[in-house]
This record gives sequence, C-alpha cells and structure tokens, in this order.
Amino acid sequence: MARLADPALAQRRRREIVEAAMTCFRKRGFHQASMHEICAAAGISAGALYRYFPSKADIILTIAEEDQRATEALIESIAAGADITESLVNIARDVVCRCGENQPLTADVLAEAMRDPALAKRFAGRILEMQERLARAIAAGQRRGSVERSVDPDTAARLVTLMIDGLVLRAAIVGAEGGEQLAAAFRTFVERVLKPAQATSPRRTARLVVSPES
Amino acid sequence: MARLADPALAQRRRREIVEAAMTCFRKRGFHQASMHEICAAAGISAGALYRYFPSKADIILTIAEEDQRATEALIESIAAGADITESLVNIARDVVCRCGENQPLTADVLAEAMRDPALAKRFAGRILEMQERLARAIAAGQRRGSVERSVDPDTAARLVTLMIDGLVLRAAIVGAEGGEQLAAAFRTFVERVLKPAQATSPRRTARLVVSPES
DNA sequence: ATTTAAAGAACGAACGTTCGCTTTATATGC
DNA sequence: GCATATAAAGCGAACGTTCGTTCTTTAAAT
Repeated sequence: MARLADPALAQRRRREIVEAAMTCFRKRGFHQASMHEICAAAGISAGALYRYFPSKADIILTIAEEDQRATEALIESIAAGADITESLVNIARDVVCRCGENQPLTADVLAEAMRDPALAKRFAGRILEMQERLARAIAAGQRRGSVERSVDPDTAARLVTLMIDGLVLRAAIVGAEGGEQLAAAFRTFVERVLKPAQATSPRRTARLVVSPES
Repeated sequence: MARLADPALAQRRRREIVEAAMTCFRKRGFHQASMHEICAAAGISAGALYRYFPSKADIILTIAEEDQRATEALIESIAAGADITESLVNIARDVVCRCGENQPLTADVLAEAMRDPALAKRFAGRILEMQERLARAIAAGQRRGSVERSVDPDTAARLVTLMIDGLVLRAAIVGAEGGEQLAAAFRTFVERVLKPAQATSPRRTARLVVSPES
C-alpha cells in the first residue's frame, strides 16, 4: 500500500470500496465474491483498490466489525429507551422488515467467527458486554416497575439476545410476509418474559375462568 | 461419473466422502475447504472421489440436507415426547453441549441458504413444516394440561424454533462453560412461555384467585 | 479378456495480488 | 502565462498459485 497524501480522499475511497464489497458479499458471500467483482462494483481498478486495502481479508474484517457495531447500536438503543419492552418490540419490527439486506452478511460473519477462534473470542466478548448492558437496563426497569420482577435480569438479557439472533437469521429466510408473524411472536415473547404480570400480560389464568377478554 | 457396479460399495464410499467433507467444512467452511483436502481426509484420490460425487456443490447439497434432517429429527423427538417442556429442556442441553461440532456447518448452511433462493425456499418449507408439527404437539399438550393454555400454539412453536436456532449458533461461540448458562436460560424461557402457570412458574399472580387447573 | 475401481498427473480457469506504466494534479522556475 | 518537474492516483495486464475437475494409466477382480 503506497503512501496516501489526502486522508479525506482515502477515507472516501475506503468507504466506497467497503460499500461495494458489502453488495458483492451479500450476493455471493465472503469467499465466493472475487476482488475483481468488488473492483467492478466500486468502479475502480484492482491497482487502485489495493492502494486503500492491503488485502481481501482486511476488507472482510472491516465489514465484520461494522456489522458488529450495528448490532451493538441496536442493543444500545434498547438500553437507552424508557420502556424496554416497547423498545424491544420496535427493534424487532425493524430487524424483520429490513429483510434480506444485511442478514446474509451477518450469517457470513457468524460462520467466519465459528472457525476463527480469535474472531470468536472478540465476538463472545462483545456479546457478553451487550448482555450485561441489557441486564442492567432490565434491572432498572424492574426497579421502575416496567419489567416483571420475578425474572433474573441476566437470564432475561441472555434470552433477548438469543431471540434477536434467531430473528435476524430467520427473517432473511421467511421473507417479508413471514416477518410480520415473526414480529408478532417476538411481542408475545417479550410480554411473557418481561412484561409485569399485572399489566397487560395474557397469562391471566384466572381471568379466563371469570370472563376471558371483554 | 462412471457406472458403479456395486451399490453397497458406492454407498459406503459416499458416506466416507461425506464424513471427510464434513470434517473439512467444519474446519474451513464450504468454500475454503478444497477438494484435495477432502480427498486426503477421505484417504482416496481425486479420481476416485469423482466416481461417487459429480461435483463439490453436490457434496455441499448432500450435507446441507443432512444437517436439515438432523434438526428435523430434533423437533420430531420433541413432538413425540410426553412432556414437551421437559423434552425441550433436554434437547437444549444436548444442543449446547455438543459444542463446536456441527454448529459451524449449520451456520454455513444458513449463509448458503440466504444467497440461494431455491435453497431458501426449501429451508422455509421445512421450517414451516416443523413449526406446524410442533404447534400440534403444543396444542395437544394444552389439552392434556402440560402446556399453558393461554399461549397461541403457532406463536409458541415459532418462538421455540427461533430460540433453538439462536441457541445452536450461540453455543458454538460461547463455548462449554457458557453452554450451561444458555441451557439455564432456555429453561427459564420454556417455563415462562410454555409451562402452566400453576406448576412451577414463578409468575403465579392469578392462581391465588381461582386456581383453574388443579 | 473384460470390466470395475483407484490413482494421480495434468488441465484450464479463476483467484488474490503485484507491478510497471499512464494520467492527473499541484508546485516551481521563468 | 506557460513550460517543466514531481508525486499521488489510477489503470489493467500479468504473475504465481490454487482451484475444481478430467484424463490417462494401472491394479484387481471376475
């Protein structure tokens, strides 16, 4: 990689390349998409590309980190929201609607992480961090009364991240119409696990006996 | 692919090849593992391999279907068990303990499915089928009283498959010690979503009032 | 002698990457 | 204002390698 005079240009080019690479990777996967394809998509030559990225692996790494940061931002916004349960449901809808956009990439990143122990370690660390943050938010919600008190915050946080992972990967497969059902299912999940019992939870066994849902 | 005289030998060789390929794919992924590696792992030559498989893609397809059938068998055994909630928890423990064995493959298959619409369609079909079977089992459990009555069986089935997907993929990343926590979390999930309220669920707000299910 | 199985060298294609060249932009001397 | 010098930016053919696959040959079995 030669010396780069203009940092602004370099940054712009790198972004263009990453963007082009993401398109290619989405369509064909990390290891099936070729550098030539990426060059074509970015509208530059191979020589030019290698001025801004030292290797294909480096592009992949950059994208993997970006993907991770996106999920992180998602969790962050959940933790920041006032009503966790509502935030969660909204996020889920976002995820399933953004169908087939970044999910293939996420799956690829995941597959990559499973083989590369170093990447897996980093992944595990981030997941743990997110879970802890979420757990704190849930605990805060419990103190405020917006979250069911009988749940262990750590467990609940684990469940939520697991469910979101499942959601992301499934959404890409079932397509748009299935997404609605997924979102609805997720709402049920949140209500069952996080919503306080006395609020609007459908688990009111006694009510069924008296008069189910007037 | 030349004519094969002995079907039994052919089947044996195919199995050996598939087994070897799975080892390679687990280690390096579908598109990074080479045919030569697979040949070496299977202990045969390239020429011999191509007598039993027409292409690499065909090996991948065979493995993808096998992986899918494995998940299917999992769900099947859940549906067959007497107590669904207990079966589920047991299955989950199995899944998270069998750490780093087949999960990389599953992730690869998933990533593959996301790019190949035909594969995705087949995937979606199988998932739907499994969900329906599971939903029927849940409905049966509700009639027997072993499953909470207020849950919609379809929604519950969807949630369970989502959660298992998340579990499978997460287990490989967090490793063995994290697996225990995952299994515990899954138990909580099942208790919250499927277990009848009066049984062991901590959420027993309504029971005090009527006690619908003695 | 004929057929099946296996081997492994060889093939063309495609890969990620490099390298030498050209173009473009900016600075300098007149 | 123009010619010249310098270096960054970009190009694309070419490199060596590796890939999935084929082909020719050999060994064994019937």
